Amino acid sequence: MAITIKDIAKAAGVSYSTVSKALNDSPLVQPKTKEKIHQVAREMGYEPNFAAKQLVTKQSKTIGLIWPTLDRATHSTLVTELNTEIQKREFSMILSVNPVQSSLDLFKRFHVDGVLIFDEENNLSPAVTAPFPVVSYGAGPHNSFSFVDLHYQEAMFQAVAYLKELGHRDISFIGDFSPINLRQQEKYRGFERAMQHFNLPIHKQSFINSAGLEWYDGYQATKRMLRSSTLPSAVIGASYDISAGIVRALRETSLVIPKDMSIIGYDNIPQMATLEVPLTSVGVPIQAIAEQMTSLLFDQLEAGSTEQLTRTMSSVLIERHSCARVNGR
Amino acid sequence: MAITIKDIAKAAGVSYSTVSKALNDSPLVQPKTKEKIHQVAREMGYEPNFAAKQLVTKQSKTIGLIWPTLDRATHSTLVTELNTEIQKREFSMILSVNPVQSSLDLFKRFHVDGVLIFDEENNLSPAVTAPFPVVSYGAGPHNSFSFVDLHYQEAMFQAVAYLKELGHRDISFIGDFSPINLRQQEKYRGFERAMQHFNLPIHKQSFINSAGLEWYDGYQATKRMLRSSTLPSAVIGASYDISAGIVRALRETSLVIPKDMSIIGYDNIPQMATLEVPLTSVGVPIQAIAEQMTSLLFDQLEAGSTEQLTRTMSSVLIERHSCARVNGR
DNA sequence: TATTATAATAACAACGTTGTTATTACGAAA
DNA sequence: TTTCGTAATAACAACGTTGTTATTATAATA
Repeated sequence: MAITIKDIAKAAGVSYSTVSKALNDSPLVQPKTKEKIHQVAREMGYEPNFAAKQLVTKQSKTIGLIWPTLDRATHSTLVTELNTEIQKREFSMILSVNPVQSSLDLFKRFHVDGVLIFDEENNLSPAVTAPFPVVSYGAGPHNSFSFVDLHYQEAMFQAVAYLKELGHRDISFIGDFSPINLRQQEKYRGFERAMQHFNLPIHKQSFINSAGLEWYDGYQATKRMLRSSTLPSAVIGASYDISAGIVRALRETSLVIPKDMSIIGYDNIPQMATLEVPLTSVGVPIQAIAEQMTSLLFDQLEAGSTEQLTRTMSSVLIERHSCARVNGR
Repeated sequence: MAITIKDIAKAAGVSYSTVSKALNDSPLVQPKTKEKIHQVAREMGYEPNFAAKQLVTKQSKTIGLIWPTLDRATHSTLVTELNTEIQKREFSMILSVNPVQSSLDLFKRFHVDGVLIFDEENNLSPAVTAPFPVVSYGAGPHNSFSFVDLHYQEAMFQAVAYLKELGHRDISFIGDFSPINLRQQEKYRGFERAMQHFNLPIHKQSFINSAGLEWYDGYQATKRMLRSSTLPSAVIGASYDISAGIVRALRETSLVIPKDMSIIGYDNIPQMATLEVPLTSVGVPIQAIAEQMTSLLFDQLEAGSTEQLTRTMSSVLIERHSCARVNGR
């Protein structure tokens, strides 16, 4: 049987309510007594009973994470980061890999304090509600939950501006044009608008549909592009995985990055630096996203509010070694 | 405020202890009353309070999963499968991506009922113990926990036997020879022994060290192999990711699989079928591993035992389209 | 010195369950 | 008709906390 506050009370010669207060660092108990109780608790190896605590405080100290698709590299990193953030706050994380709606039901049963969603498709009905704050991230207010706005368009502006600065005019965007994925659409539109804004030429070759988010999709799209007669001097990959595929395809055709072609990838995750060619990238750093999502959620928890909030995050451009001035360095 | 059994009791005109018994399907309450109580509970949208239940039963209905490395494809699949198994049993899963020891400490605080580990490195001190059953999987009894023995050697026997049957004699094994990874070592030894057993030639080219488990490691190892003058007629990839790299490297050199070279991959996960070439594979199917791990854990839970148990699982060979009879179609 | 304010601690109810014990009602046996 | 056994239900303690209220000891005030 585990040690309880009553055992500590007996050992320390005080009442158990005093122990409770002492361990919660209440000002209602004398510093001396407090210290002694802490001492005894430590010696006895006391571990608080979460169930009891939860029963009376109605806080489960648990955050649910909904993660319907397990396979994107960005996501693995984000999960790890979120887990770190959550543990920093002495909460724990419970994971569901089921569809959003059923995950929400599950989490309701578990009385989680809050929920983090990342759902690539964002195909939630706006009617979905939950008895706890929910934070997601991505492209826009697609539902009633709070979210961290990643401002994909801004990232694309950054990328295009940077490439133009280096003298590039013919730039292609390689990404997934799926109509159900809002995030990908935003990247597309951001690229399109940036090209217009900077007065750069747009033609069919400017947009290359990978029709998927796996590295192989990017690989094949690039291969297809390379078969055409006129080639851009730079490409933008819409995600880490797609960019990995682009790099692969380029190298196979013995095009040297960045001499023969520059490339910028979306997604600021550490893995960008460990690709075959360290990739210059744009996007909100994944760790910052994790921090922002978590702090938004905990702010709502503290405020006891379920209203929808938005926090916008700025994209950053990190220079590595995949871009060069046009016509030789 | 949520509905409790007391609310139901009032509404149904019985005592709350009767409600508790009725909802737990106790034989101590009349079928008629039982039915009425269930009815009322349903109407009122009753959700049991886990904290209260846990407080009295000392069961958290939660399984901890330790998953220190988030990036291997096999692992993502296994997590999903395990999650499914656990939910089938009305338990929930809590995830830790921290090192084993600190995860165990975390789970102790949370009073989980049991723990599932998958730790590629298996570098646990044998002294590590836990107050709940722990199940891991892999190569052997490297610590005091129960585990599901995957019999890697048998899988390699299967692969070699199958290739020999097809007329192959020169077979290479491409895998990670890291001395700290027991599983990889078992695959290596299994291959070596199988080759000896079937009287097939062994030379330096038979063992190719990918020095890593990423697809790119397999890719580079294969490239290296392809530079040598004599080539095997078949290769065995030690994991899904490595095999993906092998396929990639082979295709780049315009070697046709399986006409020019046969390949068998270890790991029986669905993704094997969706590689560029659907791969014939050996290994215990991932879903079976998940089932076995879960059922072993729950058996121990029910028996209330923490003693170390082992369950051995047999590898299966799944034919797809990456192997051909030697010399010809 | 007697009274009052205050600081420290103790006592206890409450949270929502489960499981054990007590009470009731009713039919069977004396 | 009275007593007994039994089936059904009610009552209640317990789980380990927190937070509110009650009690004590001590110091400050009249």
